[in-house]
Amino acid sequence: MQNKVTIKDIAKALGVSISTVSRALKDHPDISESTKTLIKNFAQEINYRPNVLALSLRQQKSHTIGLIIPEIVHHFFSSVISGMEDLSYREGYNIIICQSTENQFREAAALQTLIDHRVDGILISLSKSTQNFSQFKKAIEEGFPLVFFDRICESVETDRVIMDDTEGGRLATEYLINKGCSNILHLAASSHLLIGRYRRDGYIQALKDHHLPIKEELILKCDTQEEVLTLQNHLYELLPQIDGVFAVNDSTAIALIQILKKKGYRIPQDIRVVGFGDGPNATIVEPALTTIEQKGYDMGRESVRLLLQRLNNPSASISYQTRVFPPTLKIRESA
Amino acid sequence: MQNKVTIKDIAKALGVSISTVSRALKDHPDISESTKTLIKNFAQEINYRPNVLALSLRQQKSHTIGLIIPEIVHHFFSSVISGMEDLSYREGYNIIICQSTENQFREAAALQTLIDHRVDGILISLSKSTQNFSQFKKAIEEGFPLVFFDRICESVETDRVIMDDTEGGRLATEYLINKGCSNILHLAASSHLLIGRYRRDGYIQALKDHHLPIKEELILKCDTQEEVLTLQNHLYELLPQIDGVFAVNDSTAIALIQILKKKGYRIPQDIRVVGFGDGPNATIVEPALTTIEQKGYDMGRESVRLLLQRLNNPSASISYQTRVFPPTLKIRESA
DNA sequence: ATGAAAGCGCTAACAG
DNA sequence: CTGTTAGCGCTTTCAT
Repeated sequence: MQNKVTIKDIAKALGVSISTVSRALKDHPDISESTKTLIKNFAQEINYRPNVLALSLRQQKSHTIGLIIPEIVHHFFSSVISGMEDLSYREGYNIIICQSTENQFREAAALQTLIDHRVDGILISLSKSTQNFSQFKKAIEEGFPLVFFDRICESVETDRVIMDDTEGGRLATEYLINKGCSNILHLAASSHLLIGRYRRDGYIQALKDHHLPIKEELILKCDTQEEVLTLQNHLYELLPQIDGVFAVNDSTAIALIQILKKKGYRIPQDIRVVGFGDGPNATIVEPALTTIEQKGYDMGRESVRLLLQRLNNPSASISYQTRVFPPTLKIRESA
Repeated sequence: MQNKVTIKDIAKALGVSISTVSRALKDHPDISESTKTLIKNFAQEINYRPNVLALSLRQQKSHTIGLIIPEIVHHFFSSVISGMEDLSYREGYNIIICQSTENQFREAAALQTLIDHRVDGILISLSKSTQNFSQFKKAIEEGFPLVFFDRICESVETDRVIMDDTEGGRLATEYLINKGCSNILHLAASSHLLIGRYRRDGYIQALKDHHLPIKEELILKCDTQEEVLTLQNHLYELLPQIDGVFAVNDSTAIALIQILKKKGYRIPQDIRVVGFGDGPNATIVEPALTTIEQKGYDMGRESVRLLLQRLNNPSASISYQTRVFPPTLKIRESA
């Protein structure tokens, strides 16, 4: 941190009081035009910039938003950040980003760090491993507004921004059924991850709606590219009885497509595959992936919007809101 | 920001002075063990947390690093952030991220914001449009340590973390030549972007080394997926005389591969394609992309390391360093 | 071993 | 219209 010029320096140089400088710089009506211009010009000249730290301390408001995110290196999450950044930047807020790297302890440490920094509010998407939510409740009680997005937590009452994951799962699965599939494998996320549970619920609901049997052995916990490779042999055993796959995310779907092709399966003729996310990879894989679109950028913006709404009306106790983004199916060639 | 408990509250509650509390909490030797434990226990009980803002103001050190990055939604850049975040987190620094979105004005505003926040140092990768660098020089003069990474600026003397882009371009092109290509198209970035110029220089050098003619019409400014589509017709005209392509980045290479395939060209038999970056898409496209590996995570870590080295030795005037990461060619199927 | 007081840079209530 | 003063939460010098 640097020894930059302060209002004290300006006051001394111009032979006025510190408060006059402070007021002049913020166009306080009490100050005469002449002194105002004098001070402003001088400030500009010597390149004066207020110390945000001092301001924050004084005003008990840091104009900073904390963000806790599982992994930046995921198209969805980086789109979310992009949306958050764009809006908060415009509204004069900065974002401090912490990655949990899907680790609950690091997530808890990040929360503490953000609180220590007296951020004005916190945006969070839970790590896969988080099972204890007391620290979030405590943060809210202490007066830190929280907004959960995507990977939310039902037991914490607060603002939320989510997709309709159940409907997404249902849509994807129903599409497969309408295409004639009746033995549909679901590559699922861990069921304590809410988005994982909901997408699976949607899958089950679609099967039920169409009077198809629900087979537990066709629901496989497998939600990363790496896991597809690990479970490769098990997958190969299952494949002969399968005519469709709904994968909980694009990268899993794509990894599966790759091993399917290696085994000589034709997609979509032999097996249809639907993903979830619609990242940039979806149009690169062959056949191009049919998948559920997930609007990361918009969800990011909306999360900030909800938070700012609360920050800008600290008194008004707005009731907690949940914004639900409807899923849309992007039909391409894989299903 | 919240009305959290302060050392003043602790002092009042325990009937000691503020300074005693302050000292006890940081294990000052002057304080007796008994008062120390008393104070520490109480602080823990009421969940005391120091106000980082006050600390920063007092110590003239914010323990915060500023980052200016063109676009978060790029695999390379998000890997870089990941590496930065991991290391700085461990060292007790937080990162404030600002996107320039490839816009020089927004970049300048971001720099100002970070300076206003009295970050301890700044990490930056230039936007494509930046042509004026005076603000960076000014920041350094004002005492803000800067580290440029990837998209650096030669006219600003400071620490740098880069790849050997010239060598990368040379390697890629030479590989094509060794595979028998003699009419190699280069999809290039704007030449005022240093990485663009260097990669092109490498391309030219390889041609020279192998006594091949350099044809200006085979160097095409085209560095995004969108631009490939825009230039589609022009590309189609060029293709008949082409047997190899070196693209300045993966996404351009992949977009090209897609339109090549649409036109019936076989890759690599008819045209060989090499990219630059080795992002996750490189193994998804078919044929899998031969490309230059770019170690984003490591470059991010190294940038923070250089910066911390300077922050931790404020007196020692270490001479500016440039870390150069050697490129490696990932050979796959496209060339 | 502990406390009083000044000050980091700024704002705002109170005086004049 | 301008100045004086207190204080945001904390550290640290100087007393005691």
